[in-house]
Amino acid sequence: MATTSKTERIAEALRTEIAEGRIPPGARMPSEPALMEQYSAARGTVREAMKILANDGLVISETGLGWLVRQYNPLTWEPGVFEHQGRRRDTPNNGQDAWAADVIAQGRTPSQDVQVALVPALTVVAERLHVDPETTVVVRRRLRKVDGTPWQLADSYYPEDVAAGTAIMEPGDTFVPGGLMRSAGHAQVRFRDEIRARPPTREESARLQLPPATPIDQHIRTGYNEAGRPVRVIITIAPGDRHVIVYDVSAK
Amino acid sequence: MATTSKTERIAEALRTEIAEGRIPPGARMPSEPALMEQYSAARGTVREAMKILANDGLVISETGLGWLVRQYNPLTWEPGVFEHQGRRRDTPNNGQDAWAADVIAQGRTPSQDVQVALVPALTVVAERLHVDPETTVVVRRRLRKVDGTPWQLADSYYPEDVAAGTAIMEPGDTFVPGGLMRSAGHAQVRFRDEIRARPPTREESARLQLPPATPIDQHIRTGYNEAGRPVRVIITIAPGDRHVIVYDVSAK
DNA sequence: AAGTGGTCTAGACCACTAA
DNA sequence: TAGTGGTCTAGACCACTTT
Repeated sequence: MATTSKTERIAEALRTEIAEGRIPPGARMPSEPALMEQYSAARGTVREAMKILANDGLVISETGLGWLVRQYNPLTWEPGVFEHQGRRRDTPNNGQDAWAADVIAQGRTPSQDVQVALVPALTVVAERLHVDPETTVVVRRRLRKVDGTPWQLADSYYPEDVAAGTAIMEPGDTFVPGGLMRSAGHAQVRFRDEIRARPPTREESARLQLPPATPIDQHIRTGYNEAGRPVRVIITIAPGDRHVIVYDVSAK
Repeated sequence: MATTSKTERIAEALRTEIAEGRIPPGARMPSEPALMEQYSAARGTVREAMKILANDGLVISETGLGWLVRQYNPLTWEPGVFEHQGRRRDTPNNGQDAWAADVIAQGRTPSQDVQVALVPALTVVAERLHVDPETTVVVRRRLRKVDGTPWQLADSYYPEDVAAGTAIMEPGDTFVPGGLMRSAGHAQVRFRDEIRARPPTREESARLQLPPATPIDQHIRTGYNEAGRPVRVIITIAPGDRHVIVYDVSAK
């Protein structure tokens, strides 16, 4: 027998209403007092049910307004190799990087804040760059926005000797034709990408202004030069409600 | 000023204890009555704080036992093209498919339940196979397990004419050297992979026995034959607490 | 001003796990 | 049997949004 608590029954009934489109995306759910009346339940029980739906990503609450049915409009993001050659297959890029060109091609407006810093390497970075933990590395932190709203975090980590004295160290939204790495004499010939879904940390949630219960994809790209040395690690935090990550793989 | 409700303050204090290792993975959190005493809070408030931690994937409750600090042991999953040629780079495969060989290489024991059915195409499948919605397609549903515990769902969809009369239609854990598709005369030369993080549906959560607040990666692979026709769509549900998806990308 | 959700308290009864 | 979390109730005060 399935566990059918009153909470579960209320959640299930509302889930059905949403799934069958009787309460369309963007619309308001019945108010809590209305649901208490309808299901003869205490307020805590009704709220419990709403929180289940919120955790399933179906609804979100706006204080003073009510519970709203969530809607999703993810953009595609194709982390192909072209991005790291400073160009892109189909679209010309006039002073933007590959990500920005990609967003423009989908009819949206990109922007990004860039900060550069010297920091001790975290374990996850140190392992991939083959340096000791706590070794000083250069990080370029980017907060990327689409139409003015936060979209993804992309932090690039470089060994100090790779970045020193190059355009990598310049803050702001630098664009270097041919690519930052190529201009620094460290063209990458191979990448290893690792992707994992997890809940966001508090900080990620705040910086990306995520609604509650929005999972993120952590995308880690390690780039290697001709000599097989790892010269860059990019950690991208891509919220699931605004990203579809795409790979085009050829068997040739 | 940050919103510092009592609930948030309790959650933050406990989060710190976990982060700094004072309560190690697998260990029990203080009991609810103990926390009520420590923070002079009602039980509801303490439970609210614990649910925040649970949604962040930090703790999980076991009835009658207490709240435990969660731990993660993800396996890597590399959806390379070799898998679809019925072979794999480094490992020999003696009667197993690429996924099973991959798991064995990581020192674990794979198994899978396979079911074959004829079903009307869902929108997501119909769009990618270039058929009308509701057209009948063949689906091979696989529940893959590692060491006996559910690991991922992998459902493969084929146009009826592609699958008819081939080994694809055989239920059970069929292994065909050279690959099911190749043997059916539909070798794939290109793949398009789409990845998106989202909360699991009720059904996915149940089939995979997921702890609460475990996000999943939905991995959709569309395979094309030499003529450019889509001949297979695989939808894989990969729980974030047990998967790292890996791509090896060459710039050559 | 009226209606919405956010937070907090106090108490009750239940099912499950352990000793 | 004692201790744990799971569920449910009833009531209170607050901040925020809309009319």
